[in-house]
Amino acid sequence: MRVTRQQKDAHRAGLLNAASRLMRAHGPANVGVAEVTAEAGLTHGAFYGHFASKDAMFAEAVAAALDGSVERVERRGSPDRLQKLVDTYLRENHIGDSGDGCPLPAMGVDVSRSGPEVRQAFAQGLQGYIEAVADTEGGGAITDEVIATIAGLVGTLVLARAVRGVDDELAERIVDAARRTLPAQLCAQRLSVASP
Amino acid sequence: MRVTRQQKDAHRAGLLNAASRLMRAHGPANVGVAEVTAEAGLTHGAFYGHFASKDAMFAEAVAAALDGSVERVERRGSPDRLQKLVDTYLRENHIGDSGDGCPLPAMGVDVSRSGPEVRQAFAQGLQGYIEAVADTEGGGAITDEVIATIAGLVGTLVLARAVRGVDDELAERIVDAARRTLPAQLCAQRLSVASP
DNA sequence: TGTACATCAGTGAACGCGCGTTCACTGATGTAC
DNA sequence: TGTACATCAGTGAACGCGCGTTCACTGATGTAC
Repeated sequence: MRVTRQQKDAHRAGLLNAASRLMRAHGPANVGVAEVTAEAGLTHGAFYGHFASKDAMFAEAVAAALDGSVERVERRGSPDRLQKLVDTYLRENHIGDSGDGCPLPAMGVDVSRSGPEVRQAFAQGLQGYIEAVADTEGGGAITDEVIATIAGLVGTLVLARAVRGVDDELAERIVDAARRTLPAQLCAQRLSVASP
Repeated sequence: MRVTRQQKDAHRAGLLNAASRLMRAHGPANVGVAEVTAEAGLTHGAFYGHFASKDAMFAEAVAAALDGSVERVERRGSPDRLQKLVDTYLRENHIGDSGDGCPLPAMGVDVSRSGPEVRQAFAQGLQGYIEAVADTEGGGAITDEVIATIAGLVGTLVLARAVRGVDDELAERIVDAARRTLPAQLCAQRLSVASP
C-alpha cells in the first residue's frame, strides 16, 4: 500500500486541512482521529505515520489555519484602511459554520485549554496575523486600534455564533454593533485623563 | 442515605456551581460527570437524581453562570459610565484561571457547538446581561456602544488567554489595547458616510 | 532500460481506558397514626 | 410526643461504547545493479 512521495505529502496536507476545518467547527475535543482521517480519505491507522499524537496535530492545524489567515489578509492587497478589514472579516466569517472561518474565534478558547505546543503555535500565528493586518491595512504600525479591532471582531463572532438559531435577531444586532463601532478608536475620555 | 430536603437543594446548587466553574475552565467536553460530582462532594450515581443528562446540566450551568454575572453587574451600583465596566471587567476577569470569570468568553464557543437548550439558555442570559449593563452603566439604552464594548471585552479575553504563558507580553499588549480603546465609540468615518 | 529486492505508507484488528448512563441496594428522612 | 412504615437521595458496581494508540501485515514504490 505504499504511495508516491508526493501522495504522502498530499495526504499529510489533506489531514491538516481536514483537522483544521473539523476542529474549528466542533472543537478538538469533539473531533476524533478516525473522523479526521476518514475526511481525508484514509483510515485511522495512517494517522500516526504523519503525526506523533492528536495533540501534536492540533498544534500543526492551528499553525496552518493561522498561516492561511495571514495569506488571505496579504492577498487582499493594500487597501490601507483598517475599516476594510472589518468589512471583509464580517462578510467572510459567516455566523454559521465556523469551519471555514477565521481560526481566532473558532479555536482561541480551545487553545487556551491546551498545552504549550498548541499555545506556542497560536501565539506565533497571532503575532503574524497582527503584523499582516498592520502592514496591509493599518498603515504599518501595530497600534492599539489594530489589536483592539481584531479583538472586537473575535468577540463579535463568538457571541453572535453562540446565539445563532435561537435568537437570530440578537446575533444580527451584535454584528451590526461591530459594523458601526469598528475599527476601534482610542478612547477620548481616557486620553484626556492620560494627557490633561 | 436519604438526606434533608434542604441538603438535597444544597447538593444541587453545589453540582451546578462545580459544573459552572469546571466547564468554564476546561470546557464541557473535557469535564466528566464524575469530576463534577466529586467536586461537589458526591458520587457519580447521584448525578441523575438532579439532572436528566450531562447536556441538560450544562444548559443549567450556563444559565446560572450568566445569572451570576448579571447580579454582579447590578450589585456594583450605578456608576452610570460604561467605562466603569471596562475597568472592573478587565480587573476581575484575570487572564489566567477562567473558572471564576465571566462566562461569555469562557463558554461562548462551547455554547455555539451545543444543542438548542444550551443556546437558548445562553441567549436569554446574554440578553439579560446586556440589559443589566445598559441599565446600570450605559444610561439605560441598549446602544451599539454597550454591545460592542461587551464584544470587545470578550474577544480581548479570548485572545489574551490563548497566548498566556507562552507570550505574556502579547497577552498584556492585547489587554492594554482594550483598556485604551474601550468603551467602543461609533465609528466617525462610517457616520459621515451614513449621514453626509 | 530491465530486473530483484529493500523500503515504507497505508490497512484494519486489537488494546486498554475513561466516558455517560443504569440500576439494585442502603439507610436516613418524612409521614401517618 | 412516640412509634412503624413508606419514601427516596445517595452509593457503587456494572453496562456498552467510542476514544487514542499500537502493531503485524500488505503491496506498491524507490533503488541498486
